[in-house]
Amino acid sequence: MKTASSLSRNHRSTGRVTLSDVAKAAGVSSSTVSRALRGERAVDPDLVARVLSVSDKLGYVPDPAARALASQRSNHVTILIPLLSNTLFVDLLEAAQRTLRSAGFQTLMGVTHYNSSEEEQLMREQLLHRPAGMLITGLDHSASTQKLMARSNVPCVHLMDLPENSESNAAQIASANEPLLNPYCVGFRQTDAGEAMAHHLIAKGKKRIVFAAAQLDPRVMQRLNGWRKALKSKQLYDPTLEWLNPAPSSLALGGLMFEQIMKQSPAVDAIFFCNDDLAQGALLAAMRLGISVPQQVAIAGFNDLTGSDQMWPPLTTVRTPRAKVGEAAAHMLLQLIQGDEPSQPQLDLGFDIVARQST
Amino acid sequence: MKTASSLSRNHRSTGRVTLSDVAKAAGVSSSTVSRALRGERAVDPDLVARVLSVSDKLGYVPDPAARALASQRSNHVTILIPLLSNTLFVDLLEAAQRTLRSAGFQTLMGVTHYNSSEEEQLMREQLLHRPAGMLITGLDHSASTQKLMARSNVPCVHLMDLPENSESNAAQIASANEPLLNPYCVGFRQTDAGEAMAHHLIAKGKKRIVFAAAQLDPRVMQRLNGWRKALKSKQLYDPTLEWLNPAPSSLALGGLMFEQIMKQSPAVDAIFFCNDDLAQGALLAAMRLGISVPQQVAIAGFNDLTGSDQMWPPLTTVRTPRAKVGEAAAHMLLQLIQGDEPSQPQLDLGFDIVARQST
DNA sequence: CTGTTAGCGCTTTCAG
DNA sequence: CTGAAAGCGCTAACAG
Repeated sequence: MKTASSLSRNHRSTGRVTLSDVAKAAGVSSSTVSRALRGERAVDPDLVARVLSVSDKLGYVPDPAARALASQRSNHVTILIPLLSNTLFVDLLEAAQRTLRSAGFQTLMGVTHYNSSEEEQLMREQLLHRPAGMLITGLDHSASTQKLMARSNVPCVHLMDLPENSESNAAQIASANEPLLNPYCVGFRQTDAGEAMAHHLIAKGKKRIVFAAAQLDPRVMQRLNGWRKALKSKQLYDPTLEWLNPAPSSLALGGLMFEQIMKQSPAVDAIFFCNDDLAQGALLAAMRLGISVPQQVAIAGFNDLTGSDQMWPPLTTVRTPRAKVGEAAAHMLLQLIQGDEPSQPQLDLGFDIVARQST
Repeated sequence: MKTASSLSRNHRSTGRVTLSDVAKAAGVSSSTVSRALRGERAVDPDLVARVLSVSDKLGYVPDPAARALASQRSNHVTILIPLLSNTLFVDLLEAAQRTLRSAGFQTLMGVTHYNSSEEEQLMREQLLHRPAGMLITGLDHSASTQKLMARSNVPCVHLMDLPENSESNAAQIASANEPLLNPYCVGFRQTDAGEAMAHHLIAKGKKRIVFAAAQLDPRVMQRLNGWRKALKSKQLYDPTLEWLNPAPSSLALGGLMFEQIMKQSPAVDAIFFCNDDLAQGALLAAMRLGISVPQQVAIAGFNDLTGSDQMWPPLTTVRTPRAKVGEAAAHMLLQLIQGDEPSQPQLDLGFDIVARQST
C-alpha cells in the first residue's frame, strides 16, 4: 500500500514544482503563467505580479528540457574554439561565456583541435541540442560543416577574422549564390596586422627580417600575406627568411625555432613570431644563448599574451582585442537570436602595435 | 491552401526524424526502438539489428531535450572551476572534457571566480539542467552549496584535493551524520606537497626560506601548513618569512612580490612561490634586477606549468598531475553515473618534485 | 488579454 | 521479450 502522498496515482511524478502548480495556485491558466514569466505578449500587469509572487513563493523554476522540447530551442549557445592551450582562445571563451551567461544563456564549449572533421563532428553533436546560437572561430570551415550550419538555421557569429577585401565582397553579393558569403563576424584584419608589424620593424631599420610561425592556421597565413606585401613594397622580401612550422605553438618551440634561425641565418636582424608564446620562448632562448635582444636581433610577437610585458626585454607585440571580440560577438549573437539585424554584420575591432624594448 | 505535405495537419511538426518514424519503418513499436537503440534490457538481436539499420538509413538522431524530459536526466556533466586564467584549471577542464565527451557526455563549464555565492548560483543553474554528474574543484563549499548538491542527488566528484588525514576520517564514518563526510575526490595531498618542497629547499642548505603565495585558496593554505610543519621540524620556522597576498596570481604579481621580498629581507636565501606563474614572474624580475638565481636566492614554484622548463634558469617546481586528475575524476564520475561504486573513492595521484636549476 | 487544447519526442510503467 | 498508453513540463496555435 502506497502512502497517501500519491493521491492522483500519477504515472510518474517528479516532485518538481511545475508551471501548472503555479497556475493553480494563482488561479490562472498555465499559458498565462508561461507568458507572464517570460514577459511575452501583453499580460495584465496585475496578473504578472500575482504570478510572479506565487511562483517564487512556491519556488518554481522552469525546466529547460521541457522548454526546449516544446519550443524547439534551447538556451544553449555553442562556442567552438581550436584549442584550450592557447591563452588567446581561453580569453575569447571567457569573455563570450560571461556575456552570454549574463543574458541567461548556457555556453557549451567544443574544442576542435584545428581538425575539420572534429569540427564537423562537434557541430553535428551540438546542433542536436538545438542551440540558440553558435560562436565559431574563424571563417574557414569544411563544406559539410558549412552545410550543417546553414541547414540548421541556427544563428552564428564567427570569431577573430573578417572576410578579405570587403569591397569586392560587396560586389559579389549581387550575384550571391553560395551561403556564408557574407557571414556575421567580429575580429580584425589579420592581413593588416601582419603588414603593420612588418612596417614597424622596417621603421626600426631592420633589413633581414624573419617571419616565424607555427600552428599555421588561416589567420597566421593571412598575417604572412600582409607581411609579404609590406616587405615587397620595400624590396626586402626574401622567401628564405620565412620559417613555417606546422607544429603547435609553444614556448619550447619558440626557443627551438630561435636557435635554428640564428644558426642558419646569423645575419638576421629581426624576427617576427606569429604568436607571443613563440616569441617569449625565443626571448628566453636568447638569454640562454647569450644573444642580446634587440641589439643583435630584434624580436616581436603577436597577441600580447600574459607575460609578454614581463619578459626581459619586454616584448614588442600586436595587441589583439580578443576579450572584446568575445564580448562583441556574444552581443551580436544575442541580437541575432532575438531576430534583430546587427548594425554591423562584420565588426572590425582593430589591433595595436605595442612597441616595447625587444625591437 | 496548404501543400499536401501536411497530410495529418499536425499541430506543429518539426520535420525531424523521430523515434516513431523509425518504429513505423521497422515495423515495431517505438518502445522497442527506444530500448534497442539504448541497448537496454533484452531485445531480440534480430530486431536490434533491424532497428539499427533502419534508424541510420533514416538518419535518426535522438532528441536530447525529449530524452531529458522523459527520463528526468540529461547527458550533461557540469564542471565548476575557479578560474580560466590559471593554466592549471584549463588543463583540468580539457582532460575532463575529453574523457567525458568520449563517453557521450556534454561538458558544461562554470567559472566560480573563487566566489562562493557565484558558485552557489552556478550550482543552482546547473542543477536545473539535471546534469548526470558534477565535477567540482576543491572540497570547500558553502553550506548551502553542499545542501544543494546533496539534495539534488547528482553524483559528484571533487577535484585537486583530498580530505585531511583519511585514517581518522574512516573512524568518523561509523558515527557519520553529516553529508559529504566522505566525498568522492581525486587529487593529491597538498599538505605533503608543501612539506616536500620545504624539505627540498632545506636539503639544498637553505635557511631563510620565504613562502610566497597569492590567491589564497584552501589548497594554497594546505601547502602552507605542510610547509610550516617541515620548517618547524628543522627549527627554521619564521613567521615573518611568509608573504600571503590575496590578489589573483600572475606573472606580474610574482615580479612585484619578488622585488618587495628582496627589498625587505635581502638575507633571504630561497623563495617558494605557491604557483608557477608567480615564480616565473620572479625569475624574470630577478633578471631585470640583476639578482642571480639560484646563487643569491633560490626560487621554486608549484604546478610545473607551461614554460617553467623554459625559464632561465629552469624552474624547480612541484609537478602536479592535473591532466590525470581531470581524466581520473571523469572516469570516477562515469562509474558513479552508472551506479557503480568506485574502487577508491579518494584517489591520491601524488606529485613530483622537479628539481631544476633555480634551486 | 486569457484560456483551451494539442502536442514537442522520448521513456516508462504495466500488461501481455 | 514486446506493445499500448500515459505522461515528463512546457509552449504554441487557435479561439474567445
